[in-house]
Amino acid sequence: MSSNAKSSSKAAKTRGKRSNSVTLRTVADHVKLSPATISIVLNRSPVAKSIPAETQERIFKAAKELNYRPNYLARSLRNRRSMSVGVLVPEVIGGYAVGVLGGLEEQLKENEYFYLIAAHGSRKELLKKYVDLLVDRSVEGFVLIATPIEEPLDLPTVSVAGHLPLEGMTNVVIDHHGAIRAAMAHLVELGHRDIAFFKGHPGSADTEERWQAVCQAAEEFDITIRPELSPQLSGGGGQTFSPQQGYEEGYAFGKHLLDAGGRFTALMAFNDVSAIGAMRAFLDAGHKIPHDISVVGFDDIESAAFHNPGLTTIRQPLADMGRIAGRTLLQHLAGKGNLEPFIHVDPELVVRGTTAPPRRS
Amino acid sequence: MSSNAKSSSKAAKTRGKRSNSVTLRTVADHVKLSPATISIVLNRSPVAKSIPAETQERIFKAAKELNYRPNYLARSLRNRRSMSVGVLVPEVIGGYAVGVLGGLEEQLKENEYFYLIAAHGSRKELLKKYVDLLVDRSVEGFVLIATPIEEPLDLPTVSVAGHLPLEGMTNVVIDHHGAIRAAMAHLVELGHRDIAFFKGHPGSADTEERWQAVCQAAEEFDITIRPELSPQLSGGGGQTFSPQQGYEEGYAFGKHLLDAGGRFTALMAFNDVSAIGAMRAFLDAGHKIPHDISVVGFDDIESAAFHNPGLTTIRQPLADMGRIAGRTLLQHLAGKGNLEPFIHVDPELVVRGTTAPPRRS
DNA sequence: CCGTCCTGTTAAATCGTTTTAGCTACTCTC
DNA sequence: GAGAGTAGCTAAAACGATTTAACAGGACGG
Repeated sequence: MSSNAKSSSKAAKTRGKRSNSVTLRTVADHVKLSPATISIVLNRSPVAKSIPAETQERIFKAAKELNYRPNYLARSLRNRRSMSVGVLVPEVIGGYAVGVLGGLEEQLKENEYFYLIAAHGSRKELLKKYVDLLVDRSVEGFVLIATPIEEPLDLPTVSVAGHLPLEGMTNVVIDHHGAIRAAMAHLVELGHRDIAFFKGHPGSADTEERWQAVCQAAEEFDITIRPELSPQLSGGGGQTFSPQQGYEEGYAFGKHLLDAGGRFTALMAFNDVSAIGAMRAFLDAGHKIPHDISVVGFDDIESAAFHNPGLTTIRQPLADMGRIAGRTLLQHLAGKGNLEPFIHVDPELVVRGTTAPPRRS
Repeated sequence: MSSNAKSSSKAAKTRGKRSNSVTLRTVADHVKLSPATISIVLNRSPVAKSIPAETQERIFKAAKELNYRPNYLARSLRNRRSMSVGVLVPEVIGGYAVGVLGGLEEQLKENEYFYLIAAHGSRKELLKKYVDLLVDRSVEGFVLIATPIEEPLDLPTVSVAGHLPLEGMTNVVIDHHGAIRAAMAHLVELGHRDIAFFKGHPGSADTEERWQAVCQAAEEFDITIRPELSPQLSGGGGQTFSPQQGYEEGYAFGKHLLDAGGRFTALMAFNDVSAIGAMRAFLDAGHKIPHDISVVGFDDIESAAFHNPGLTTIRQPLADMGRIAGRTLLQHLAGKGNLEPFIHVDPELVVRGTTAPPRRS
């Protein structure tokens, strides 16, 4: 153990020149065969079947002894496979993208793929530029996270959340209808009839679909949607929009709801961040949550469970969505699997402390 | 506009074969010169000075017209520069790493570098494996985020936060002493004398240094540190430790402080997550924050400002730290700048709603 | 004994760049 | 008019892998 550590630390010191420089040639010379043979054997190419097992053994052993590691660049150049995909996100920070990245990374890693990530800050010209940069880097495909584009890219693409479906790419989407239905059922079951809503910001495709889901569920449960209790978030109007601003907008709109004077016993927010902002407004105005007003969020961000009280919300399985995006893209790349335009994942209602029966009036 | 869109959408359909396949050769043939000349001119190599301006013009124009884009793999193979660095993080999720990534990305992008990221889940054998994998990918250097390693890697390395300094690499660290001093000065100024502390989990190097800072500041301000009011977080004991568990541990220790019965009017937590957990415990027990107990966190995570009340905390400039890490690593790679073992960044006390003068008893 | 078919292996082309050494055709210089 | 110098360009060798066509040598059938 200690001798091991020593030797490897010595190796580290020896590094002087950067290159390990054990090439295919090195191995070939070592076993007195040609690089071609080595390559064939090491890659288990079908041609290798005519090479006697004993020789193959020798080759594998030599490769291991010399610690041969194929040069990624050379191999990719020749094979025209970079084993990498590009990921486009609005911002690296912000919870949503990161949740997806976790799952994506896991999935890609299993298949020896890596990803290159570029944050475009929702600016069109940057987005275009980064697409080109990534294509130049020979990525084999793209994963878009909450990134709307206008026309298909020239490479296989899987899009996760937040933009209009486009032909030629797979879209991973959640079942907004099911989610909203479950949340509304929960509220109705508790006895709520007067519900306020935050509608999402324009530009995100989730907004439209989720709002339709709200309308449909409302009809189903015979709930009246009152416009004065259903403001639409602005989301910064396409500009870079930090989570902080999201909280603040929720706060402002929460206040607004109270001031409007309409009677409501529950709020279904577009997302957790606006829900949390609104909660602050309600609390500041002296209302008790959940007894005076129940609140339901959407997303289940990390801190959702630890606000006071814990936020009842609809969990988006972000990591799963990332995993699915990864898997699907890899399938495209492998030529397997026909490109479905949509893949649905199931959200889940997580009931915590912000929902309760309304106070009898 | 519309014709533009049309033509490019046509291009997308034409893609049949993956390759754009405008190579150096293509350009060379087009202007009836050799690839060598094109390369020299396009790269503004010093040798190009003997090539007449008029010819150079022709070449540049042809390259633009044909939309020539150099093949990254071929170029990197030849130049032995991959223009990428490896990033090692415990988990992609969790706020801390992501904050740093944002700044890092920005800095690298400016220099046409990308990064490959690998999450090792704090498992040693995985860490080792991913280092190898990234080296195989020809990364030119490493950025470690909150990732302790035992001996220097064979490539230039910059480490951000959370591990023991190691010779041969640059460590980006915050000034714990200044930060803690400022926070404690704030509390003392408000009138607090009885302060509880959460000590960080063992294993993180931040723990030791921050604790020393606490001791030193306490001495300076003549504050007594009472062991029964200074529990040490466990942090999952080196296992994967989700933020959720962090909150819960804070909650448990908050309760514990109350039960212990020692008198204290303020808590300085090791980080925001544990602070928020403790706040919940205090609130649940009927205490008012900040009037009964003041709370100071550390980190300034995204949601810190929007808890109720907003958390007073010490902001780590994570994005800056990422930027610095990126810049420093690139300097190493360019051979400029001598490798300093430490770079200090300044944390900043952010006063919000969880600190106030103690209630007169 | 000749053609055919294996078996085991390799030379050489290829991927698309960059770089070095050198070539041609001038112009100067003495 | 020979030698030197320059301007303008290119051939060819890298970089390190993969793959295809082919070759040597033996077996075997007719």
